[in-house]
Amino acid sequence: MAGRETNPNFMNGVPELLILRLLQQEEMYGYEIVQAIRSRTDAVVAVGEGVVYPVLHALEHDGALTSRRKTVNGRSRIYYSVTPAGSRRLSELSETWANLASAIHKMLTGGQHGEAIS
Amino acid sequence: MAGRETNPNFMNGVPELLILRLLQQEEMYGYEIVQAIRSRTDAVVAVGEGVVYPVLHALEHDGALTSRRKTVNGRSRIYYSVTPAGSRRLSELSETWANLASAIHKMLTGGQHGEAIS
DNA sequence: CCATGATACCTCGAACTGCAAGGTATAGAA
DNA sequence: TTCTATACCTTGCAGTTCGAGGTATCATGG
Repeated sequence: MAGRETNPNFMNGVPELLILRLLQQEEMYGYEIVQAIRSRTDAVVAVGEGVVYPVLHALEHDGALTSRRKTVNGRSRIYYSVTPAGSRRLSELSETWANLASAIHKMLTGGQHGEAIS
Repeated sequence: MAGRETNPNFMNGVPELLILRLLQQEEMYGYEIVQAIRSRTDAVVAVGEGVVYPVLHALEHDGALTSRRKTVNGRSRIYYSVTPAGSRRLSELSETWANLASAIHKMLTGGQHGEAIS
């Protein structure tokens, strides 16, 4: 929340959005997230570990996520969950994305200028 | 130009896409494009001149656009039109965008994991 | 006649994101 | 024991976009 409002770039934050969305449905760990995004989008979106881990850390630092260690099969994993603040963040990002996608879609499919819907 | 297939940032190229789309519908000049994008998207997307002019020059350099000077009301304008190559480029970018938007939409609205559509 | 604002072009440096590539470490299979 | 998969992490690079600035013309108003 306090964090950063530095960036008016309209296209960014998609990895963050997808990660929050996944974690809201289900507690997950970094390595798993990388594969989940790849598989659920049929590799249309493929964010690597170099993207996911920094995002997880930043989100946790901002209080949008909490983590807990868990050892499974002798493997140490860090599971992340969405906090209420993270849930709000997800809502904001979702809406921003929806607006953007809608605006672009209109431009790509719409007619000349302000179409008269008669 | 022909070579691609690297794994470039999956989110970029939207200004290029919108510019090509506008120009395919209608010959336009830079300053006009800036305002057209802003007004047709209700300012959801607002690319500045610092984005538009370099993109126009790059596209022309790549053979995707042609330009012609025209003086209107004593004002010199540079009108751009889409070439066949530019038209192909637009098709590619459109499809890429459609795939991306669709994949993200599924992730945002879909249920847990890969549900079988029986 | 000059100041201001809109039009119309342009470029540069900064900022940001996302990516590939590398590094560590454990577990299980070959 | 070596290789692959799992699981974590950081760093430097590359490519985009943004903001701020610069030039010049035209119309309007004081």
